[in-house]
Amino acid sequence: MPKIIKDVEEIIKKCAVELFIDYGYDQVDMKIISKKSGVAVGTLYNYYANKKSLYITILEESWENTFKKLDEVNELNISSKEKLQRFITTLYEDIYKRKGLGKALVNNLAAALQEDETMIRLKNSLIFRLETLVNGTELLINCPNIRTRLAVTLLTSMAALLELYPNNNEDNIDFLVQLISLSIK
Amino acid sequence: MPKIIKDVEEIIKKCAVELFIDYGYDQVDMKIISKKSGVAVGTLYNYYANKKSLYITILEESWENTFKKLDEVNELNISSKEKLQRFITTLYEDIYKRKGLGKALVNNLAAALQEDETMIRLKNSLIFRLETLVNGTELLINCPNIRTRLAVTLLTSMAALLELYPNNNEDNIDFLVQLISLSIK
Amino acid sequence: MPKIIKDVEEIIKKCAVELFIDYGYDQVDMKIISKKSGVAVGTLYNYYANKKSLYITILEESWENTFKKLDEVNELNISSKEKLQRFITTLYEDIYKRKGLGKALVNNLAAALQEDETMIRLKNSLIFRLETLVNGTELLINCPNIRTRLAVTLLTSMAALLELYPNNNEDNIDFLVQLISLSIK
Amino acid sequence: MPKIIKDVEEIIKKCAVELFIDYGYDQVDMKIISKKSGVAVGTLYNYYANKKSLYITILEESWENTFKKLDEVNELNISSKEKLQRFITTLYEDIYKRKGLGKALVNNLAAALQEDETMIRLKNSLIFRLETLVNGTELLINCPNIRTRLAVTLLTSMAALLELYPNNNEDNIDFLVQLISLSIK
DNA sequence: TATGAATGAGCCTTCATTCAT
DNA sequence: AATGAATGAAGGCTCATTCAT
Repeated sequence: MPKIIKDVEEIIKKCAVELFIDYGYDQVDMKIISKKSGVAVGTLYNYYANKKSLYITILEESWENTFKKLDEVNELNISSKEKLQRFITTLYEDIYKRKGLGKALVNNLAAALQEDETMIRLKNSLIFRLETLVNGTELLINCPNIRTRLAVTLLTSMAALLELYPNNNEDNIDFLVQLISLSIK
Repeated sequence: MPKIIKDVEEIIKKCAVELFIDYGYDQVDMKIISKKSGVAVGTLYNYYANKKSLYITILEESWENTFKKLDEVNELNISSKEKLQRFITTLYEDIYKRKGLGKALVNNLAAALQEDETMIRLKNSLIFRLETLVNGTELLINCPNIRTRLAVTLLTSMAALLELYPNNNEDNIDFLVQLISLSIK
Repeated sequence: MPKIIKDVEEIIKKCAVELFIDYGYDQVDMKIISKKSGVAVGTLYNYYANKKSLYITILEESWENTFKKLDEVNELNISSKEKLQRFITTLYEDIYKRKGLGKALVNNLAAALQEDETMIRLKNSLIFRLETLVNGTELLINCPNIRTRLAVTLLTSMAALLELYPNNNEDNIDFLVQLISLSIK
Repeated sequence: MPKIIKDVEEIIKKCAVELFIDYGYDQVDMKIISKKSGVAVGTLYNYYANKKSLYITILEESWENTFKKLDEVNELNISSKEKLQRFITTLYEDIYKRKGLGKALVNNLAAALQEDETMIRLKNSLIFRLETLVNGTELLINCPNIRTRLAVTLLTSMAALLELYPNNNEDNIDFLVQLISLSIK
């Protein structure tokens, strides 16, 4: 029998995020989301056309939020060195919080999500922001599309370090900053 | 009717590798492997406890093979600069050939395989070899476990570039060599 | 917020009829009826116990309307030959207009509706009127319940021809008139 | 745990036929077929791609069988009057046995099956045979496609009478034979 | 030892119906 | 009286694994 739930959509998202973060797209089924959120399965489909759409929505919101933060950092009137530091820290922390959800974008985890338009757009959007980080600088690596390559390196490396040394955030960030710095004159 | 098959195990592996390379763990089912190999589904289970085990075995052999090549490069009596070049090229080419199978180790693709002991051991083994690459050198990045971190960066970056610019192998390799070189005094 | 709707029942029926005509019982769901009519789903249930009941009501009214027309034709003071022609034309046109709704009665389309009392009553009512068409005539077929059998033949044949040659209404009617005429002395 | 079943396909078909005959396409689900046949759901899908395919196969076999009988009658060296009698009787009896399955073809019952290629082919095939019944005769009804129209009339009328007077097979057949006879010079 | 049919839990999704507001 | 979000049973289909032959 129907009960009135406040902020269902928020509850669904909150629970689904946690599950997707912990277990990844494939391991999470709609029934578990329903159970965890206390919302009937059918209700999930009142808010999202299907499982994929729910996931993508969550992923999108999550990253758009990060993008906003990154853009704010980018517009700060600080030295480029400090900007680098802040930028990487901001990105790192958000990916850290999002675990699987963060990795899903950086690597291409679930087959069902590959080639999804929003995924691709998000990824490009992220790389674009990472590129701006080294825009206007002179680079010491000589190679076509060097800024994109550097951006991708930063990104994937970050995701990997996060997994490798999940308790050494500071060292991880430090490493990344130095790595990028080395390639800038 | 049972037929006697020579080198069943080899046949299974050969076919399964190709399938896993092309489609990834989740997209390949035991029936397809059976069909492609001409070996009955039940027979697959005579040689491998389950799908995961089959996959892991393949992954292992595939990487052990790469390890051997890398070790050979490592023992060559050449300049460290050239060694770096050869090492990265060798690794790159093997990951390139193995597509999904290569990425599976670098990133943690299939959820079902995460936390698998062999996966972890393999990954560590790979990182270990990458570490040797910069062993004996003085590094310009100051950070604990710097060699491991660099190794991981090289590895994940390689996998990402392979996907981003699948037709620019030379540029990709070039970039990676320069990137690592920059961090060495 | 509740809104006061005039003639809610009429609106519901009007919209539901159109939908049932176009898509048939199974293909129409309560949500679509709600959307098309601008009446909330819950409100539908204030007027009709369930989907089936809504459908049956519509079917009933629709056919009662046809019955009235047929009765009018029947009471006309015209030659029995012309009456036959008018009768068949009237029935044909109404079934034609109602598409799925018409066929639903003639054949037993939706499984959910079979053995429904009203359906059966309506069908009998329809057959009864068709029987009157040949009442008072002498028939050339010798068989028990011949008038009922002839009525049923006329009816189902009509529905079938309507589907087989949807653009040859005249020919269809012509055929049916001749068919029945042949069995009358 | 798998058990060895003999003639699974036959068992499946036999059970499915009975269910489809009694309850129709929509009312029968794969689980019920599984239960009735003692065959696991998954096994059903080893033999038929999906529910529709199972149904169509059954329908097809069932009707092809009838077609064979009808063709045999057609080739008999008997008077056309007797042929008519035998033909109608044969068809009637087969539809009688098949109840819902027979009607499914004559009328277009399940929405999911409409526009199915095999269904259409079968129906045309049936009508074609019915047309041959009056081929070579001179007809008293003047109308385009008269033979097809007559065939359809015979068919639908038969299905309807079968339902109306399920216990008066002889009378039903008698009626149909007379009906068709009347339209032949 | 090889076979492959049989298994059935599990997944996504639909939709008639209910009821708190 | 009107609302429409919430409900959850039900249905089609998949696929790793088992085991009688």
